[in-house]
Amino acid sequence: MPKKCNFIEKLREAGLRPTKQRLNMCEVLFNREKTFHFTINDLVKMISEKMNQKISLATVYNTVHAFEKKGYLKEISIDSHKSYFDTNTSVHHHFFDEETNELIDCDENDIDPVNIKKNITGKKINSVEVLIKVASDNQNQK
Amino acid sequence: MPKKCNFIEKLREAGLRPTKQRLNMCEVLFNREKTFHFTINDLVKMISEKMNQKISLATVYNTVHAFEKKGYLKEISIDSHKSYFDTNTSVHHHFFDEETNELIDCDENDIDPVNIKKNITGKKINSVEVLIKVASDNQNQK
DNA sequence: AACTACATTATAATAATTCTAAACTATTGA
DNA sequence: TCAATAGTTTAGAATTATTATAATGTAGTT
Repeated sequence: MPKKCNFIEKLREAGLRPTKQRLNMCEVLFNREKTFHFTINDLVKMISEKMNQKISLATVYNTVHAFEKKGYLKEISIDSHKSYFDTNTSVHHHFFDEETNELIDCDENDIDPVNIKKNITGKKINSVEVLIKVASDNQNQK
Repeated sequence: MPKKCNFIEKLREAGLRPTKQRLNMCEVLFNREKTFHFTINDLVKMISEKMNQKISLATVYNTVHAFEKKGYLKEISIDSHKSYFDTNTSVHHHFFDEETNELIDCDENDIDPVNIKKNITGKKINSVEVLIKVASDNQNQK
C-alpha cells in the first residue's frame, strides 16, 4: 500500500502538482487493497465522507480527467447513462450485472484472449475491451 | 427492402401503434441496403432532411427508446460523451476509430468467437460485446 | 519573499435527456 | 360511423451531467 509520499511522487512523475485535493483523491482511490469501480457521484460522496472535507465538484471532474489522461484511471462506459471509472488500468474485461448495476472485473483466466484476425487497413489497435452483460438466471425457479 | 406496409406490420407486431412519425423513422432507419450507426442528433437531422417534415425531439427520443426496447435498435456506448445506435441488432462487434469518431462493424470472419471460460455463479450471459479502438498507424511516416 | 504558472472554487453556462400537460390520433366496439 | 379510450406527439419546462469562467489561492522557482 503506497503512503502519502508515494502519491506526491506519483503525481509529480505525471507532471501534476501534488495539491491537497489531488492527494486526498489519491488516498481515496489508490490507498486500498483492491482496485475498484466508481462513478463521479460515488467519488464525490466518498471524498467528503472519508476525508471529512469539502471538495468542489469541478475539481473532482478536472482531477479525474487528469488522472485518466495520465493513465491512472480508465473509463468504462456501459450505456449513455452509466459511466464508470476503474482504478485497475491494466488490460482486462468486465462483467456488468444489469440488475444490480454492478461492474465486476473479469479474471484473466476466465476468458480466452480475443483473437482479431483482420484489422482495418492502415490502423493500429489501441485497445480491445469485452463487456459481458449478465443478469440473474431464473430458469430454475420457473 | 421493406415497403411501408411492412413497417406497419413490424410496428404492430411489437405492440407499437403505426403513427406517421414512427413510420417516417422506420423509412429513415430501415429502408436501406445496409445497416448503419447514428446518434440521436444525426437522426433528427436525417428525418427533417429526408422526410422534409418537422418532428419533435422528444418523439425521436421516445421512439428510439421504444425501438431499442423492442429490439429494432441496439445502443453502442463508446464513452460518456459518445453514444450510438445500430440498426444491426445481430450479435456483432465493433471497431471505433478514435480519430474520425467512426463506428465500424466488425465482420464475423475477422474476429474469433469470444470464449468465456467461467461466468459469474447464478448469472446468465445476456450479451458479449467487443469494442476495438483504433487510430491511424503513423509508424511508417515517422 | 516575490513572481509565475498552475489549481481550486463557486457559480454560470451548456448539452443531453426526460418530464409535463395539453392537443392529437389510432383503435375499439357500440 | 362515431364516440370513447388509451396511447402518442408536441413545445417547452425541468432535470441532470458536464464544462467554462473568472476570481482567488497555492506550489514551484528565482
